[in-house]
Amino acid sequence: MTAGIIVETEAYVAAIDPASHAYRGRTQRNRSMFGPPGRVYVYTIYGMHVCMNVVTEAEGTASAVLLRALEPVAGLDIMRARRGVGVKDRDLARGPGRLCQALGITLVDDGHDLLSSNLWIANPTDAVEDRRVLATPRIGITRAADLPWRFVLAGSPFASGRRTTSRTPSP
DNA sequence: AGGATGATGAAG
DNA sequence: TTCATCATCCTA
Repeated sequence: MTAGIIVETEAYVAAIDPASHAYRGRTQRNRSMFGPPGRVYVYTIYGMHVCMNVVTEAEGTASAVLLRALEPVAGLDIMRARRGVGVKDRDLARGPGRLCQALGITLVDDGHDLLSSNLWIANPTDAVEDRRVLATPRIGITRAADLPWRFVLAGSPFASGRRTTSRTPSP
């Protein structure tokens, strides 16, 4: 069993978001995003990695949250077996592709229900104060690159991208 | 039927 | 910074 604390996510809202895979409508790949909420949307990226999303809106409305990084909590030995011996704790699930590899997520998991499968998201044991969550632009996209829809636990060494410690004051 | 493009990662 | 690597989607 593997587990971790989600420390970095990105939101994709098809209706108003050109960066969403579902912006141009339903396709074979993105069909999970149009399904009921609480399921996962898993897809292949760059021909070699997979990324995992949580579907968030009602059936028919495509919207999802990409899980980008975890702070590993349990099963680190299993994660390392999947990711490679010698991989540092910090690198086990830092990045969406690595996260899936560490958890053993594959395309087979696409569409799985988080409420009735062996893959789920637990209630937080400790609430995170809003002030500790930073909103930044999303990573690796070209369209709608300015929207601050990446959410990261401030200062977490387990988050990908540039290390952020504080809110950037708006100009 | 074919070409361009990625919600990345690893190595140098 | 470069490149590996290919499913998916768009255009024709």
